[in-house]
Amino acid sequence: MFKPLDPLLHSELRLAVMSLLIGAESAEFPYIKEQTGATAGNLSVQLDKLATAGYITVEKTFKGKRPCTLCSITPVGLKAFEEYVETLREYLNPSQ
Amino acid sequence: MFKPLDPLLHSELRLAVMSLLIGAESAEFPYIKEQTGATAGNLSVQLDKLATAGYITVEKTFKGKRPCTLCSITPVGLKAFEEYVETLREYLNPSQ
DNA sequence: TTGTTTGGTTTATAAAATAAACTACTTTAT
DNA sequence: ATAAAGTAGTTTATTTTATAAACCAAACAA
Repeated sequence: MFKPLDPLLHSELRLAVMSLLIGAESAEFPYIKEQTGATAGNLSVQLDKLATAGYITVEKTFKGKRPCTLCSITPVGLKAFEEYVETLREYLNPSQ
Repeated sequence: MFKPLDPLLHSELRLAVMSLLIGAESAEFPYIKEQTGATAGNLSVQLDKLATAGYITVEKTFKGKRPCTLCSITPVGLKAFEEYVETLREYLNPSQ
């Protein structure tokens, strides 16, 4: 009856990150940190998990002399997100 | 930007339980167990958490000679569920 | 040149989910 | 009558996950 929810996405912070990245071409670490209100440590860990799963790419570049971590969603990540939303709907609309 | 998700509801099993209970007047432990595919131990723990929060009531009765644990959603639980769904929508529809 | 800020990572701790083991009682088979 | 098997759970232990604290390196500001 209840299909399992992708555990990688069923996490408040990771879901927020994915949500942000869907709306944007890419986003920098400090921006994601600010928008989600996460601590840097937590964000770093969760970005790693998303990247390891292939849901996002994490590109380490420089912005002038400063390091800059740029994140983008991948097609795989987008698909996973859409499937997660679809699955979740079964939980949220008990009528169907 | 992202409102926090009620941690009590942002759990696959507890959400499934709430989803079931919304669609029904009440439900017995074994039925919930079967529908969710949870182990009895896990279900017992999660029902306790929902009951402690006042989201459900757990009534211990008998069905003939056998014990029977009957669960129902409370108005508080229903409200919490609706708020959870509303909050979650912000994560799921990145456009808004 | 010595704080201070930025941009993170690593590691330790707390919380949550899950499973395994156990209790209590009932029904069925012998 | 009694042993075996099933039902209905609870308790406890283990694993996983989330989170925060501590740390590091480079750059900038005084």
